[in-house]
Amino acid sequence: MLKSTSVKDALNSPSAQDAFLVQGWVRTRRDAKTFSFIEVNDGSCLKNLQVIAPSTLANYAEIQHLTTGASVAVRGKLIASQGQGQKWEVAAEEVTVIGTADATYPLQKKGHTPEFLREIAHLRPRSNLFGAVFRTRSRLAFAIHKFFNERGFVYVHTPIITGSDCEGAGELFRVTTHDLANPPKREDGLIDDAKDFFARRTYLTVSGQLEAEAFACALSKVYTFGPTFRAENSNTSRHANEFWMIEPEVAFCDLQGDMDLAEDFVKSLIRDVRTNCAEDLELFAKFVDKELLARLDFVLERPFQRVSYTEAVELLKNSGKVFEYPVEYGVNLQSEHERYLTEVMFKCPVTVYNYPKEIKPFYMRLNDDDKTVTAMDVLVPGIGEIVGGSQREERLEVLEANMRRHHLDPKDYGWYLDLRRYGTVPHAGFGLGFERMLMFVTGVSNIRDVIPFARTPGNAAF
RNA sequence: UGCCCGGUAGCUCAGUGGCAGAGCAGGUGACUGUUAAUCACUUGGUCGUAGGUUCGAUCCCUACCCGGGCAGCCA
Repeated sequence: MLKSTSVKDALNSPSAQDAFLVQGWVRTRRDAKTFSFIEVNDGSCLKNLQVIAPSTLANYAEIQHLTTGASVAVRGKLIASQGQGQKWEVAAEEVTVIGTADATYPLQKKGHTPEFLREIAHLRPRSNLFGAVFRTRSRLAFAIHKFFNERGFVYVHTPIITGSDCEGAGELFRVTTHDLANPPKREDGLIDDAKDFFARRTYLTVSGQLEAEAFACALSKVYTFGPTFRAENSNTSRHANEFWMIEPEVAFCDLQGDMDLAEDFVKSLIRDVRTNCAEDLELFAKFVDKELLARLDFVLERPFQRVSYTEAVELLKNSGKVFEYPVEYGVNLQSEHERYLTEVMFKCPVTVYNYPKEIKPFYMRLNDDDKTVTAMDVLVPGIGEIVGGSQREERLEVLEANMRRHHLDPKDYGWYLDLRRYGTVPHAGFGLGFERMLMFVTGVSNIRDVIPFARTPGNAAF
C-alpha cells in the first residue's frame, strides 16, 4: 500500500514524486475548464496542498460537489506547480471522497470570529487560526521540557488529587466518591470525611509547589508541568478553571537566581517558538496582533526591568497618572498598576520583587527588614502577571511563625516542615502559567482560545 | 460575583412602532491555471426566551438565558 505524505512534507519535498498519496480535509475547491482545483489541509502546517483533479476522473461529478470540510484521499503525482503561490501541487489520478460535509458545515473559507469558533470547539482546530494556535501550543510544551532537560532539571509528576486545602492559591474543587444525596454523617451531623475514598477530605490540586519543594530538596533541580484546578468564579480573558502550569524549584538558590531563571526561561521559550513556529507566528502577526513579532523580538533583546515593590509604588505614585485605585504601600498592585508599569512605563517585561509580607503567602522567605518577603512577579505587556515565585522560607522557626501569622496550624504541615528539620537549604521557585505564556507568544488575547476545550464558569461542554 | 456592551439568514452585519435586508457560504448556470477566483440567477428567518405597553412590537419596558469587555481572585 502506498504510504501517505503529510502536506507539510509534500510542500517541502526536494523533488517531484511519481507515486504520491495525501489525505486530509478540503479547505476550498474551484473549477477550471477541464479540471478542478482542490485545496487539501491535514493540519501538519498552515498551508494547503493544491490538487488538480482532471475531468477525466471517473467520479468527477462527485468531486465537483466537494465542499469545505469534506475528507479526501488523493493519489497521483507530486509535480511542480504551474501557478503562483506554491512550489508543488498534486496531479490527481484518483480522488477518493471519504466523508462529505454538507451545507450545514459551520466552517467557511473566510472570516470567523473567535467567539463563534468557541461554540464549535470540536471543529475549530480545522481553522487556520486554531490549527496554528494548537501547533504552537504543542511546540511550546516541547520547548519547556527541552529547556529544563538541557539544564539538568528532573521532571516531577506531583499529585493531581491533594489532601492539602491550605496551599494558599484560591478555591478548590472537592474530590469525593460520596453519594451526594446521602453522604455518611458523623454523630454531630457533619459529613464524615473519614469514610470517603481517601479517608480524608481531598481536592484537585491548585499547585504542585509544596511537593516540588520536597523533590528539589533531594534532586536539587526539578520542575513540574501539569494541570491545575481553581474553583474561582473568574470571568476574565486570562483566567480558566483548568489550566497548565510549570513550576521549577531549585535547591541552593536565592531570589536573585530565581529571577534570573525566570527571565532566561521566558526568553528561551520565545526564542524557540520564534524559530520553530515561524509560519504560524506570521499568521498571528497578520490577523491577530500586528505588533506581535516586533514585541517578541524586543523582549528577547532587552533585559527585564527589575524593580522592588517599594520602588514600583514610588514610580506609580510619581508617574502623574491618575489611577482608579490609588497606589499605596501595603496594598496589592491592581491590574491597572501592573499594566502601566509594563505597557506604558517600561514597555517590556517587568520583574517586581520584595513584596510586603502581609500580602503574600506563608512559605515566602522573610527578608532581614522584617517587613518584606522574597516574592517576585513577572509582568508582561497585554497579559499582566505571567510568573509568580519566591525564595522559600527555609528556617524552621521563621516558617512556623509565618504559618501562625497566616492562621495556619503547623501541625497540618508536618511533612513540609520536615524539609526544614532535616538538611534544610535555601531554595526558590516559581510558577509560570502555560496558557498565559502561549497567549503572549501568539498574541491571542483570550485564554479560552489557547485551550483545546476550555473550562470556565458555567462551561464544560465537550 | 459586580459594572458596561451586545443577541436579526449557516457566518459577518445593516435596519424600522406598520410586507424582513446586504455581503459571504449553499444551489443552478456561465467563464476560467485558479488560489478569500470572477459574473448572473437563486434557496434560506420563531428578529435570544417569557411577559408587558400598544390597534399593531424585531423595534419601547421588565425579567431571564446566552455571548463579549472590564474589575476582583491569580497563573
